[in-house]
Amino acid sequence: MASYVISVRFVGGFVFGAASGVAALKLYLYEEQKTDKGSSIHRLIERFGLPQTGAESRFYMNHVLSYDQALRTPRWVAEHLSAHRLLGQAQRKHCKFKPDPSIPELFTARNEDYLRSGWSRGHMAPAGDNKISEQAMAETFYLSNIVPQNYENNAGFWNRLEIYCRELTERFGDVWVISGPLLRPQTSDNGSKTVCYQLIGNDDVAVPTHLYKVILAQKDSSSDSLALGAFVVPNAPIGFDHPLMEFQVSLSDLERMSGLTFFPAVERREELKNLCDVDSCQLMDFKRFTLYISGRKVASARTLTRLEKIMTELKDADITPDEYLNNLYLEKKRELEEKEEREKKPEQ
DNA sequence: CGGATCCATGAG
DNA sequence: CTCATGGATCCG
Repeated sequence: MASYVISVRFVGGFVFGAASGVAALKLYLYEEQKTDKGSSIHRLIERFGLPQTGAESRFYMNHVLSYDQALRTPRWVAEHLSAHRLLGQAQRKHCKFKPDPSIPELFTARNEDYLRSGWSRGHMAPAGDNKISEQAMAETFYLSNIVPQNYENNAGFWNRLEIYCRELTERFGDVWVISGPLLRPQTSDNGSKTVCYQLIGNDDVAVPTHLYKVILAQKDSSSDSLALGAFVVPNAPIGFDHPLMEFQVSLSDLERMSGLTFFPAVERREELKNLCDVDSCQLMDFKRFTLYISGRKVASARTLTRLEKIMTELKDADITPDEYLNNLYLEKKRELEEKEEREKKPEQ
């Protein structure tokens, strides 16, 4: 039922995009056309239409994206974060990766392209930003929102960057994030540059060399002061010894790399503050991150043996649980003891 | 029997 | 949180 609403909205956007493209060309040709209404180029447009890129903006419940039909990945994915939007009970275990039904069959990526490819399916708009709605979260699992991502990067550095974006909502009323893939060139000894990237699966999904993220943050709606940070991260494992700021680039550098103009409605860009001047730009360190991950594992444990194993591994890593994790653990332990006791006596 | 799907397990 | 994988299960 909800997907019906979405598809109608999408079709509306598509029609609008195509119509505005034709309008722009007509405008461009206008001076010449004034004297020649029936010119051959005009007749060509009318009769056969112009090539379409499929790059128009696609709107989903909690994110917007532009798709690259040649690479089978998004070009950019935009989302809005705020504290209350991050609350909710939506669970990713109810979600499945699947082709985006709004992408033409010829240009879509499929799960088989990724499976056993050596690359993981990395969200651009993260599932964890959509706990407010099952439907919104489910839509982030469309492969239009996914790029082939190095596994360690996805679960590690990129994950921590996404968590940092969520933490920003504790200090900023509104946070806008745009994420996407990049195909960056390598420079050889003689100075020539070459772009090289892998294609995976029968659908030739392009594996990006890098991922970018642009973060725009506003303290509150009464102030017009904006802070922006742009980051370019290699699609490879990145350890805890690399701080986020190592990957910061200027907005114009990222725009030159990506061919995109971000936040075009923001005038007076020179007045944008550097996010890393007004905020820490510090990702979780190893200890805090491990505690956080353990908390998530404890919460999802299904058996007592699994639960104990999580805590043992934490001790073996020489990390002492904090109060939050201990309470989480004790609560889960009681829950599982009760559950396993119940299952022991199914006859009664 | 092949294929789709669900579920439990495990790793960073 | 971020994921993958293998086995059980179900179905045409």
